[in-house]
Amino acid sequence: MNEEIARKQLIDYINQKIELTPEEQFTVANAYHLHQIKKKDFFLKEDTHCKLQGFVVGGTFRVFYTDKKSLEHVLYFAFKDWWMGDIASFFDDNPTKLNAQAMEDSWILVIGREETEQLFTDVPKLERLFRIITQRTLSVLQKRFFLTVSANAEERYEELIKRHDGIEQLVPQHQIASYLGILPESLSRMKKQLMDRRMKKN
Amino acid sequence: MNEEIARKQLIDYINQKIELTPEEQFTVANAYHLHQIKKKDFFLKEDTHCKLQGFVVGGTFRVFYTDKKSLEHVLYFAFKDWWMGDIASFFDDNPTKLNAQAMEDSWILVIGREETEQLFTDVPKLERLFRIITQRTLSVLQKRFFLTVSANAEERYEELIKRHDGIEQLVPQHQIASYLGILPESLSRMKKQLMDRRMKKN
DNA sequence: AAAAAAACTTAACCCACATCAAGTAAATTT
DNA sequence: AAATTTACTTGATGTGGGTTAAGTTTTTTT
Repeated sequence: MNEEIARKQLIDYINQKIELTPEEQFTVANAYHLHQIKKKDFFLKEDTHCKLQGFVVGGTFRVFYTDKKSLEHVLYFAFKDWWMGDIASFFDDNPTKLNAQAMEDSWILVIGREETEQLFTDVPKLERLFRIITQRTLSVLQKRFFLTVSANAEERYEELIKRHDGIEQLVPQHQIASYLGILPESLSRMKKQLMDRRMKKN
Repeated sequence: MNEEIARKQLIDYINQKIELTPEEQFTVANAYHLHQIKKKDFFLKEDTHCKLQGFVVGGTFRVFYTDKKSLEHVLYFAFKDWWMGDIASFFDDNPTKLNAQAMEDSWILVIGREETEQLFTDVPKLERLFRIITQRTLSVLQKRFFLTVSANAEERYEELIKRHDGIEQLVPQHQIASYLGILPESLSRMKKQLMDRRMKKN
């Protein structure tokens, strides 16, 4: 992976959403810099001021929050072509409460807060793109919130599998439990029950 | 309440966030139309295609979702100077799953989907404003999600009271329960326990 | 390849909140 | 102001998933 290829990937992604002139493409591409994040290293670390936003070029991240009892809660997994970052901390001025840890050696295109503001000034069309991306994200989180409040763990598990088939091959089970908002023990028990029920039916 | 005063209120709100020329202010103001929503009537109704976004000029709304078991879950309460609407349904093309019901006679400035797109074209600065508003909303929802996943009902209740003191005078208790993600019976019992504990201490 | 660490499983017990049921109180409607 | 509806309370009982405490299996490190 090199920076040039990574930037091309970003521009390809953006071209799917809005039209940019070649000059604008150039400006955007050069605002981002490629970072490699080794397995288990962090892109975001809670209580720091790292005001970065990232576009995942390759690899996998888990984005999570640590509560008062030191339990981790996965907000989402980020794969290729996903955006990552803590908006709250990025645009306001408080340290982040989010962690983003690489689950394998990964590459991301990174941009800082100041450069983002400059980029929005240079290429105003991006305001629109990021408005739409944020609205999508908000809409997805709203759905997730309602599912968490109105469905039990089993229903949430089946929804996850349905929506993201193959995730069990990509992500260890205890982190799926964390995403679902239950303990690993509970997910293990639940899967056994599901198996047992399927056995009896056949 | 009349349309002129309502529009002035909207422009005052927008002027706090970004700078608009008098012409732009005029364009924005005239894109919105004043609606009165009588107590118990709906601004958004689930399974309809009403692609409206609203700015609450006066009154109170509860924005909620109905689950498979016909239980209602309050997403938020909207007061004066709040935005309301279902982004997912507004920008994509599916019927909304949200309801927004007036809790007293209320007034909102309303704009449709097409007019919004036109407005963004006429006044591109608004892209930025709405990007920022959406980011704020996302950040608030993220916090709420983590609280729901990591704190018990009592902690969530105390957080709500702390963050929105006086809400118990504005909103009936069973709807606060719905916001907290518990049943009215549970909230009633919880408040009794809190009282009892306070009595013992003194 | 051995040792250590991390991931997963299973089981017994527990608790926060749901469910069900029956009331009282307050607000709306007539 | 009486009737009706809606909101709130209280109690008995149930349960999904948490807690604790063992295991076993897999992966990573040395």
